[in-house]
Amino acid sequence: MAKEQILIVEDDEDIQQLVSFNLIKSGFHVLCAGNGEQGIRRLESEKIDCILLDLMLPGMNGIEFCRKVKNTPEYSSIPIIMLTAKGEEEDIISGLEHGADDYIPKPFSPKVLIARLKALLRRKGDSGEAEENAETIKIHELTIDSGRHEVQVGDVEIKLTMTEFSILALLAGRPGWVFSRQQIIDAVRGYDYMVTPRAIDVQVFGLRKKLGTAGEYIETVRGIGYRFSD
Amino acid sequence: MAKEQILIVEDDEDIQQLVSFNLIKSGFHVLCAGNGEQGIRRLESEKIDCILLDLMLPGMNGIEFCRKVKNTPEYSSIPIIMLTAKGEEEDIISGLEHGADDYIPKPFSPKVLIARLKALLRRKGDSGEAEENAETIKIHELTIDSGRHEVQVGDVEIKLTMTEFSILALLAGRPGWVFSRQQIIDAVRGYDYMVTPRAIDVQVFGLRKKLGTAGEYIETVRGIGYRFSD
DNA sequence: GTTATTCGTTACAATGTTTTAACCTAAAAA
DNA sequence: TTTTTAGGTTAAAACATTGTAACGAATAAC
Repeated sequence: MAKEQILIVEDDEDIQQLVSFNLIKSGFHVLCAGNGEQGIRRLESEKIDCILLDLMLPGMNGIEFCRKVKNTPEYSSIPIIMLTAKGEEEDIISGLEHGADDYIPKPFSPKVLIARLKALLRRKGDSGEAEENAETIKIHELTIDSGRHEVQVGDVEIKLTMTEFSILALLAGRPGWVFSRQQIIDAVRGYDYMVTPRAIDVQVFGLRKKLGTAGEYIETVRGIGYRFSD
Repeated sequence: MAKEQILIVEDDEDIQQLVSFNLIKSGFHVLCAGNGEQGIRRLESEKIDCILLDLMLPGMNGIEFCRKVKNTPEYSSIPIIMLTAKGEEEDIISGLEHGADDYIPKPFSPKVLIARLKALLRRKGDSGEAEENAETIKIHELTIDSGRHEVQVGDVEIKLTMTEFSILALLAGRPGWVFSRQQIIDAVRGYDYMVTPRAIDVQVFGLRKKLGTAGEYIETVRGIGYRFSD
C-alpha cells in the first residue's frame, strides 16, 4: 500500500515538529499547516488520508475547521483526530459532535498517537473495502463466501489460494463485466504493486483448473482481459 | 424499540460527561452515578438496560458492585461493561468472573464504546429474555464458559491464560468464520493496542498445544488468518 | 527481593504461493 | 497462406507465510 499522507494542523512549532518526526519515522507522509486556512488549502492541493488537528488555533479555530471539512462532501470522509489540552472537554464534545473521529489528550506519547492513528486508518480501510464484499456471492453452481473464505462448486469445496480467491470474487462479483489484467492487479494487490500483467494469466489458469467445468465461466476477452460470464 | 437506558457508574466527571454525550448522540437514554451506592439506588428506581462501570471507584469498588448486581436476581440479567485502565488485568478477570459481560480498556474512543455497547445489547436482545445463558459455547467436545473463564475438552478442564481464552472464545463464537490477525488483536486487546500480528501465531500455537487433539479445530487460513472449524 | 507467569518479539526452517520467463498454440491481420 | 499477436501452459526461481523455539520485559505471586 502506498504511504498515507497525514495533515498536521497545529500552530505550536515544537509539537508540530515532534509529531511530524514521529509520523515520518513510522512511515507516513506528512504535511503541515499552522492554521485552519492553510489547512484547507493543503486539503485542496493534496490527497490527505487523515488529519491531526489541534483544537487551539489562531484564526479559524479547530471546531470550525472540523465543521468545514466534514461539511465538504469531497473531504468529509477524511478521518480527523483532535489533539486536545486538558480542560478542553467542552471542545472535545463539540468536536466529536462536528464529526471528528477520535481525540488524543495532551500530553500524549508518540506511541499512543501512532497507535491511534493506525487503528483509525485501519478501521477506515476495512469499511471502505467492505462495500465490495457482498458477503456471499452465488452464481451458477458456484458459492463464494467471503466471510469464511470458501468456494463451493455444487456441494464440493474447492481449496483456493488467497490470490485465486480474490480474483474469482472480483470477477464473479460483477458478472459480464470485463476486467483488464491491470485492474485485477490493482484490485487484488493494491495500486503501486508492480508485476507483469501476465502473472494474472497464470492465476487464471490455476483457477480454471481447480474449478473444473465451472472454470469455463471465466472467459477470456481477447485483447482486453477476463470476465465472469452471466 | 424504546430507547435503551444506560447507567454510567464513574467518578471522573470528565469521562462521565464525554461518555454520556456520546451515548446520547447515539440515541440512548443516560443515567449517571458517581459511586457504587448511588448506582444501586439508580437501579432500584429505574429500568436499566446496560451498565457502564468504572472499576476504580470511591467507596464500594467496581468488582464489588459487579458482584452485588449479578447476585441480585432482579438485576442479574443486566449486562455490564467494565471500563478499565491499563494494568488492571487482575480486576478484569475478577470482574468477568463476577459476571461482567465485556470490558473496554482505557483510553477508548467513543466509537469503540458505542460499537461494543450496541453489540452487547444486540446479543442480549437476540437470545431474548428466554435464554439467560448465551455465555457458554459448546462445540464439538469443547465447552467454553465465558462467565467463569473455563474451558473443558470432554470432561477435562484446560487451564488457559486470559489471552488464549479470549482468542478461543472469539473464534469458537463464530465457527467457520475467518478472523484476520488484526481483527483478533482488536477484539482481544482493544483497538489501539500495537503489536506484531505474529503475536497471534504464538498464542494460537500455545492454544493448540494445550487443547491437544481438539486444537486441530483451530484452522489456519493461509494469507488471511485463523478460524474455528464447524 | 526472588521466582513464576504471561506475553511480545525475533530468528530460523519448512512449507506454500506467486512471479517470471520460456515455449507452444490459436486467433486475427495482412 | 503467411505473419503477427495474444493467450495457454509449464517449470524454476523468487518470495511470503507459517510453525516453532528461545529470549526478554513486564507483571503478579511468593
